Amino acid sequence: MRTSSEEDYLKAIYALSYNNKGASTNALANHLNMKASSITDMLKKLSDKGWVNYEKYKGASLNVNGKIIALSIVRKHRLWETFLVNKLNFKWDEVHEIAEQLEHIKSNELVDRLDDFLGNPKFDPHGDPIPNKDHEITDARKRSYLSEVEVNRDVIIIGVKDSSAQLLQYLEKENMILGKNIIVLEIHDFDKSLRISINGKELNISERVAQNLLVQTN
Amino acid sequence: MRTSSEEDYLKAIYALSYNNKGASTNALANHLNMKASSITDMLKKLSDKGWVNYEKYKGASLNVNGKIIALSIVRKHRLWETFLVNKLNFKWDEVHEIAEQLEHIKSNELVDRLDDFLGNPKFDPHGDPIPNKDHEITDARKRSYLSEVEVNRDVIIIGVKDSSAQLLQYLEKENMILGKNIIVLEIHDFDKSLRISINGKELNISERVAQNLLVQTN
DNA sequence: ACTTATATTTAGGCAAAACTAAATATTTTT
DNA sequence: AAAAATATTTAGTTTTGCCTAAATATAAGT
Repeated sequence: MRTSSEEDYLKAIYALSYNNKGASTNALANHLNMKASSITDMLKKLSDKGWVNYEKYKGASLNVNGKIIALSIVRKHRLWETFLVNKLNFKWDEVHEIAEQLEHIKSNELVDRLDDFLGNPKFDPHGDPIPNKDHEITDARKRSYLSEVEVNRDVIIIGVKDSSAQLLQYLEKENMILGKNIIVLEIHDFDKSLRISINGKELNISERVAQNLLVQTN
Repeated sequence: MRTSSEEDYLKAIYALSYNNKGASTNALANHLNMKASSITDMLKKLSDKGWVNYEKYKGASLNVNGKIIALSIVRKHRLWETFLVNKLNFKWDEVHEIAEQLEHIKSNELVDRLDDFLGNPKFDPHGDPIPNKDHEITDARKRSYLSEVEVNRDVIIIGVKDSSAQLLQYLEKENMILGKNIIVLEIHDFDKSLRISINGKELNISERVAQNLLVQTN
């Protein structure tokens, strides 16, 4: 058995682990809004429980068991977000906090039935892939950030990188919502801002926004 | 703010309070599977927080604020049970434990949207009334236990008193499910067991079962 | 390489929510 | 009404998960 707190740590290590590298104590402390000493304590515990590889002063990484748990939490989080948006009509900037609570509900049966109820979605409302029952992420879509797309490409909005309320509200206001088509008309050299076509209108957006907008390119 | 644990206590006091009487320390300990000393500790705390009237050696009762909280937990519990049964196709004997977890999720918006999504149900799958947004229980149905129904009455199953898995599985096996019609054919004097008609067949059930079967009589 | 800066760990502490064991109240029985 | 039984409270512990402050290790700058 495991606590919600332990699950939060495993998820955080997963989130901070790029290309087989683990997560440092400080990075985790920052991510979880805790003090570094608390992280050290918990990493020892998670290591004892057999979920995490931890060596003093060298940060932590998930082992096979830890990764399975992390992926099952991510799966639950993204399924619940999908439920909240698709069934209860929440907006995508409103669901994160609630999903943070729901992801800790314990019942495999519940998760699998929810998955079926939602039609076994492959992506959540932010465009992030949902791991399947076997903890596999199959991200078939060609994804990139809008800032990396060349002129004249036609893409579809599938998510955001930074899911802050500010950004999501900005996108909402401009009606840049999930599934919308975007054509990149021009990239301004001096500030890398973009002129795009969306909803039949032309619009200028900053590089910053483009860097956070996840699009499907195929 | 309040903890899940505090909510459990408030709900327990609510459940054990009949006709304006409060709940005793031991009754609460029994109900919550805890030691009496733990109850005493928490009752002091809940009293300090202004939710409970507590006097040494005299048990505890909910005050207005405490009752509102308890009813909002009950509301959440019953709405989630309804969701699990009506939308995710769980059976009624499978949902209690999951709902115990879900009832602690914090978001008024979520509860109200869930309520709407379910079509603002007035009763949960066990036949218990669901408090509305304003913490009011409007139990319009004439309800009684099957053991109290006279011969020849035609009633509808709307719930159970004891929602133990054993009972629910027995009912399931006999196909005595929610919404089914029952006619009381005979009440045997010697043991108060009943001969009833259900599903076009005749069946004998014990007084014990009849005492736990909630029916609508009008 | 040495000093400074930063990162991490250790040690000790605190609050929540449970526990056990002992003390005290209340209730019931005789 | 006293004794016995039961209920409740008090006092002191434990575990979890966080904290602060101090110590130590690693990394960076000159």
